[in-house]
Amino acid sequence: MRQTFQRQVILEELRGTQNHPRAGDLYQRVRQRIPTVSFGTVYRNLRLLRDQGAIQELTLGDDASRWDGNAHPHYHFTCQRCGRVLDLEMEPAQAWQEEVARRTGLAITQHRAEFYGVCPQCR
Amino acid sequence: MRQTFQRQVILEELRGTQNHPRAGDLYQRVRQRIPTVSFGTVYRNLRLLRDQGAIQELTLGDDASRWDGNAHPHYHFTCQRCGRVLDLEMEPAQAWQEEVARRTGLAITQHRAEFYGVCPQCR
DNA sequence: ATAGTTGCAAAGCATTTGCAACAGA
DNA sequence: TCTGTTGCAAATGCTTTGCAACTAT
Repeated sequence: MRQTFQRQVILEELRGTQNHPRAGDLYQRVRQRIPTVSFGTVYRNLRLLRDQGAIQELTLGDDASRWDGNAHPHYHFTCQRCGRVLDLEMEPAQAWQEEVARRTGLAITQHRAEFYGVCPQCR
Repeated sequence: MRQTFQRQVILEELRGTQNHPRAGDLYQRVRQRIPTVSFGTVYRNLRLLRDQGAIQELTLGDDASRWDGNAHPHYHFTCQRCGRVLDLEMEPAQAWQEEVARRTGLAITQHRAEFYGVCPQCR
């Protein structure tokens, strides 16, 4: 994967926010630094970086995907009031996954969990 | 909510399959019984039934949403080989949710979990 | 030099919507 | 009757893609 200025800026902007932005949000941010950047470039690079395992894509049932600069597996919390998405500071429950595998008899290699409620700012 | 033939057939077809179909799949099925049914009607009814709590929508990161005629909260398993989605026969881990809430300090009211691996048919 | 990347615009797709005709209650 | 619903087609909105001009290596 060639190192381009656009790619570098996209990754920096994604890593520099906690907001789990959508591709469109990120496009706006990147455009402040590279006014001629295109949607295509943003989308292509997000997909590439995701496929490389450098970032992760969140599909939370909204319209559009959200993106997370932290590739380390972790859970998320979505505020049902403001829509904010927070990272949970805890390791994924590996033991629980194994228990579920045992109880269902399925060959489970990974899992995802999302939590919902009202965030501290909205309470 | 008025009871219409279209609505009834859509619900029956969804409840009559274990395949967690996409809206388009369901449209095809319904069309075999009501040849003049439209996409709009299928989409509108799926949304309505979901909002009423009669069915649930699954957003598993694919392109399109999948639909589940079983509104009772339950986990899902996605086969990474064939894409099949299976219902897990176990109650959601309420105790675990409470533990996560305690550990993160967040007001969590519900959670979702999805498991991934290779299904029995593909192994 | 040359294969990967960009910007642009057009295309793709799933989903939504405006509207007039229709049909449950 | 009268408001909710349908079929149709057009419109949305996010995401992808073809292509010629670049550019990192």
